[in-house]
Amino acid sequence: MADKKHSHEDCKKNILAVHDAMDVLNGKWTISIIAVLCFHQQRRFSDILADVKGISNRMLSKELKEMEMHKLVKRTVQDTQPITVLYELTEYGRKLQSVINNLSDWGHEHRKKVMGK
Amino acid sequence: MADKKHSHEDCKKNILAVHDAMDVLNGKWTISIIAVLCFHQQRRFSDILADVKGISNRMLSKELKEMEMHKLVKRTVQDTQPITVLYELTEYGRKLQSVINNLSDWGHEHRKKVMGK
DNA sequence: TTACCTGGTTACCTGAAGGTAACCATTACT
DNA sequence: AGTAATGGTTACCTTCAGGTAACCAGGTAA
Repeated sequence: MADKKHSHEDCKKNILAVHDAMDVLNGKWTISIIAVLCFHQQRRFSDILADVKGISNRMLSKELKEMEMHKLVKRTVQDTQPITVLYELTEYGRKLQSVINNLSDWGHEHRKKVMGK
Repeated sequence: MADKKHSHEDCKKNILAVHDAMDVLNGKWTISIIAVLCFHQQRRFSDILADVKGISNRMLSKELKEMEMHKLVKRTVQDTQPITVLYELTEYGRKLQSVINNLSDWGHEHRKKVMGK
């Protein structure tokens, strides 16, 4: 990785790869949820519900299930008084770390540009 | 940028930043179009139409307009025989380069994992 | 004058993504 | 018996993003 070549074939492959990535990362909330799990390594259902502004428990449940299917997150049930469920990124999901960091940096700049100025 | 701090406040800010970024980058085709413009610096309308598999001219037109409004892309009309229109990323849009590269890398891995194995 | 190329626009319609809100199972406290 | 907290599920409904397909306008050229 790192160095991008510039043959026509490589362009196509890269464009396709981005498309493939977005197939998994679509959905209104997916990226935001991954971001939450990037910045807090472990997080409970109700925590994520609070972190991601505007999401409903229904949608959070749905998205987490789908992300679990895609092997992006791991679900762990803890046998506490009222049951608690921990979500965390899998090793695979953690590879999106740099995507999220870059998005975060860009988002900060974007916010400055839109709000400030 | 680069080093992420870990106070509660910073988490919130980062999560918010990612959310802000996604506000602009939502839409089924946005990221794919940006990818095309990352990998070919300049591209005509009909080229992008061919590069992004499945998109219709209507949607491409809409998305490009929106991206222009958001100052992500620049539109240049060339006074050729049948008119040609060039699209390219603005300096601002080019800052998404690393996001796209990371997504491309991840997409390649993802494809291997899903297809291969 | 018919047809083709460009880069779109317009009207119309549909499906699925997502919202709302009520409900559920378990345990525990009072 | 009632209530609270956990982490969901279910049913129902609505919106709008996006698809399809036809059309447009300027220029070319046979």
